[in-house]
Amino acid sequence: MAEHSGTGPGRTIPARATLGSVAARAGVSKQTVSNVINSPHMVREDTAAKVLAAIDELGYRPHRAAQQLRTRRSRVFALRVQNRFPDAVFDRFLHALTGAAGALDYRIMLYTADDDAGEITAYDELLDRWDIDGFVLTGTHPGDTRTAHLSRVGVPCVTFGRPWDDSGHHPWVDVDGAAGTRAATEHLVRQGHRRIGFLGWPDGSGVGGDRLSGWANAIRDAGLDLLPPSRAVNDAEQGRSAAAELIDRTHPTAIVCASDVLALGAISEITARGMNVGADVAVIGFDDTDISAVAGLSSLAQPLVDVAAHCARLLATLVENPSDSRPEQVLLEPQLVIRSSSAPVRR
Amino acid sequence: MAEHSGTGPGRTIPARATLGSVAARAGVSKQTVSNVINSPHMVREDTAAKVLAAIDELGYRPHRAAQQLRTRRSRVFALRVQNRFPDAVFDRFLHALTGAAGALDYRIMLYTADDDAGEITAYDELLDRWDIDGFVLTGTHPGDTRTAHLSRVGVPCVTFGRPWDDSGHHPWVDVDGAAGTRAATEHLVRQGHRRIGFLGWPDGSGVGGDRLSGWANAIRDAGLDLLPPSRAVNDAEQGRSAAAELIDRTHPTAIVCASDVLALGAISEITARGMNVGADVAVIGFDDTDISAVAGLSSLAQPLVDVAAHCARLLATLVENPSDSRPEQVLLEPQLVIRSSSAPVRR
DNA sequence: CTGTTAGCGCCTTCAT
DNA sequence: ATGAAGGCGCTAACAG
Repeated sequence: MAEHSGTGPGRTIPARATLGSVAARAGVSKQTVSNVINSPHMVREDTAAKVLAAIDELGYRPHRAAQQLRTRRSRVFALRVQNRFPDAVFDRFLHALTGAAGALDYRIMLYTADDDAGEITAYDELLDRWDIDGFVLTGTHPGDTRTAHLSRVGVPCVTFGRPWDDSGHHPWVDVDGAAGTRAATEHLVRQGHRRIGFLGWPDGSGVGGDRLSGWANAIRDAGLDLLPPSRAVNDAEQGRSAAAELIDRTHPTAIVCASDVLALGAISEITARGMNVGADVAVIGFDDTDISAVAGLSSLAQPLVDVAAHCARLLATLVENPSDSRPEQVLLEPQLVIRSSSAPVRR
Repeated sequence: MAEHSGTGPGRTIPARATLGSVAARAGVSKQTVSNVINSPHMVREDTAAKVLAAIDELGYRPHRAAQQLRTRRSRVFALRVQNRFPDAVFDRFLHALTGAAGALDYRIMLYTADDDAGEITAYDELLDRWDIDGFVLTGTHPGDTRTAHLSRVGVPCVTFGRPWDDSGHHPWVDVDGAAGTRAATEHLVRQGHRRIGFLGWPDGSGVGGDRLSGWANAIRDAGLDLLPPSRAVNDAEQGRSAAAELIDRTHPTAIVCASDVLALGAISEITARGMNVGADVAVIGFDDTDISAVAGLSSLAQPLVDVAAHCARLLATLVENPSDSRPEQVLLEPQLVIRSSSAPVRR
């Protein structure tokens, strides 16, 4: 633990470099060093060079806590972790977000909450004690009060997910589920399918309605029969029952599903009936999770790296330009990944 | 943004409470307030009561950056996010860890790195600028240099995963993979199986060898034939080929797998041969991921909540008692979750 | 363009 | 048991 900066034997472990030590080394004042870092335009070139050299030699890095104490900015974004993120894409998003934020020199701090109310309580502590600069919110849903609360206290936030009721004006990034199911449906039409069903979630989830609508509109545009969809909660067993019901009722040759889990339920049912997935009944899932790779399931991949990059960028912009124009909103298209479950219709 | 603490109309929004404002309110000095919080034993009861009342009325919370600037402690643990955590249990671990750390008043901050070298570079910045109190490391592997580095700089760390070569003495928490595959094997033996194969990963992963050994020892203890195992990288297609090879070569009635993904590959192969999973060939996976729930796959659930709680506890202990006795090491048993893929042997 | 002064909120040291 | 002074490292405001 002992540090020494002298010229004793062995390697010299530099004591912590501070603004002051850099200033002394460069023969200028602390303020000038600070200016070189924070307002480089207002310092003469030769002075800057001297200072930068000193910074380099000493391996100086500004101390966050000191900066934060002075500026009330932490360069930290907070993100809630849930035990089960909708669509099981959380870990990939998290990785991308940490990277994207890091590229802008922000860090991600995590918190947990049991529900929206608990989350709002958490904000207070996070803001009061940690000076969190902004929040990345996921899992937006109808009746969501979180963004309204944050906007009331004047704290920047961005949501991964559209606001499903027009609660205020904050920037958001989302994946266009409708475009995804439309692409899936059009792909199936091109494969020769004419009876294309939809296996979705119960009403009221926003995301579910979005994904359903893309299928429905594509069916209408193609002039096909709009087979009444079947619905189940996001569980393979429930999905299997719902698929059974859908098949009995509408005899589809292809099924577009709201999620990979539901799709796997459909696959189980199709297989159990002695039919061939792909050849007899095509299936397309959503989210391109491990499940789809493993099951040969065609699916829609969310562009999570881009989502994360936009989230970080929008939030950083908001933090750094508090009175920026109107909030930007980004809608990205998922990409159809074709596997064996969506073969051409059997002739 | 404007705050006022007067008694004007409307709700009073308290300006930020500080040690000073609490002291004024309670009619004591700042130092006494600090003592009430940090050294309650050395302050008279009535004084403490007064101060606590003031803290409560003002909603005072110590400001982390100020504490940190003074104490060089951040109350933050850092954790690396990888895009693919081994065994796809990362998000559940993360949630549990955030909660467990929060209960001890620590927060989790994330960082990324491309490899071990990049991670070690990241340490420097994290320590220098953020005063990170400790690191939770995952994905330990043979030849891991990270813990040695941290121990050299004297920074507390705990690993989720054993050190696979005896690199130093740090606390760790791990799940006993051998106990898991042993439990799976013994369960199959009780079901009447006599030819129980193993589908594992290629050599050299530590975790893979651990899981294999539990199966092998259980087989020996039961006096059964030790069918030479088959191996594949953690991919369903590879797993399927390896399962085919295993079945052709050893004709097992049950297969213990190193992961759910491999198990799903085995299931595909069994199904494709027109055999029944469970009745003809039983299969047991590892990790109890979404895949197993969806596929009716018996599997071994890792006690991630306990793992996380121990990680947080060990790290906090290390931070708060720098010269504690020898590092504690915790090995937890996974729990066998029985589903339809491990039915009794067909008579 | 550069230097000086002051203070963010807290805790450590010393005095009372 | 309580209070006063000082400083952690940095930057805002002003002076030169």
